[in-house]
Amino acid sequence: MQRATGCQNGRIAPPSTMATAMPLTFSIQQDTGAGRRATMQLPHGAVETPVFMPVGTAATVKAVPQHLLEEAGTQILLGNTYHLYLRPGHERIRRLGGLHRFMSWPRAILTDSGGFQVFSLNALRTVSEEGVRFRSHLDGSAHFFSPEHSMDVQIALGADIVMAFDECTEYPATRERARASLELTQRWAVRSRDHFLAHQQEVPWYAERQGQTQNLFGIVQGGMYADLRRESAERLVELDLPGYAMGGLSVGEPRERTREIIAATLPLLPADKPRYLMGVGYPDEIVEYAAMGVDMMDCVLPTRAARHGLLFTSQGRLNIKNQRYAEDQGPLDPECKCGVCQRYTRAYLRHLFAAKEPLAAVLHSLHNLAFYLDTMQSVRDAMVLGTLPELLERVRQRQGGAA
RNA sequence: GCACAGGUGGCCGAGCGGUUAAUGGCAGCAGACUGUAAAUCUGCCGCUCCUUGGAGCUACGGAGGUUCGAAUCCUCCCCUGUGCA
Repeated sequence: MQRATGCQNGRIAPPSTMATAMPLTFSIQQDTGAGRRATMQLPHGAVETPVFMPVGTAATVKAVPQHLLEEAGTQILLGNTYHLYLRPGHERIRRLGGLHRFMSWPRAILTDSGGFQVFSLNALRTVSEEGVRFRSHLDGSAHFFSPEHSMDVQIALGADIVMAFDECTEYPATRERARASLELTQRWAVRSRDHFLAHQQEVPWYAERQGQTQNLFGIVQGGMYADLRRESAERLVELDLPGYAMGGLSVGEPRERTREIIAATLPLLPADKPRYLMGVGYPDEIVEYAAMGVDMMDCVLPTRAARHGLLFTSQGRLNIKNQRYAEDQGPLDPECKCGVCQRYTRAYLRHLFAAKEPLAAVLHSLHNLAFYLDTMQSVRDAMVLGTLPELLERVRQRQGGAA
């Protein structure tokens, strides 16, 4: 992987002992004023942004093998700290050379910190200043996650980008609750950074990639309160991290609120660093947010929906289990170039789903992922051509109804 | 032929005098899914009619009977399984 010669604006202020640390570079190719195109250079390769990142929680994007992910154009994958810590264990992954080698994924990886589990494992955890006590969803055993521990696990996994340990604020949340949550997330971000900087040379590939390091991103919280979001962003930016994320969105709030919070937060994040919107969204959403200036997004939706029979197409959403497709010999999406659409009929895909054949999950996930990845590619292309507004309009219209 | 055991809504299978259009499961139909406790979850699922709610009709192998009231009890018949002839 060649290194881009772009600016070093993502550099972390290095502690005295870490003068050689070399984090990501983020080279902006084009800023349209409404969305921008850039190349993000990471230890495991370059990523063209805006980018959609498939979620591979347990060292696998459910139902899709790595070679097909590459073929579909995946540039960077997500992994999850909490899940990999529980199974197979981060120390085991470290002994096996890190997550990239373990799962045979040569391209970039980002690991989430476990912060989302603070939110979703609601019934199985207790939050304190020190960290979060979890009960394993696998066997009920007790575990403790602190910012420091999350960093240790993420360093052992060795992703290119690691996330600060945060508390994903629930919705709805009162102003007091959102403030307390933001404050905790901020204190945890400082602890995450300090621990990360002190241990970043322990990453499994440190020796073979001389001087390159992982990149710690901070996460903005603040619930649905624009001023709290502002405060969270401003204080987080003081930590001078190589990238920033917006968390706690798409947790049940109306779409308009999501849009407002993104619009209010984006301008406060450094323009020369990647901005990551966590856990989003539907096809029209990812286009819209990219057009607002978001560089990175991830979402389980394409893969989860695929496993449940919901397919995203250029004509809108399509529920493959519907009776109407039982003898439909057409392709899933006539405009899609993916291998699934090139080869199989809707009738066949419906049959696989109805018969509960595992291949249904494979083919459906592959298509939905290809659709998302292609959608992002078309966003990048539209920026070059200056046709992003038209693309956005088209996507908005088509994602409303059924195919 | 005799003796047991059975015949319940598309299928399997509860119920064994009223609160039963009849528990469950499957199949079927539709919906949901946004930093993955998710190959998960939700709704509908005899027929007809009116607006939610309801009204009417038809239903537990068949025909009779007992009872205020039967899928549930009795009689006969038909059918299935197992055992004995």
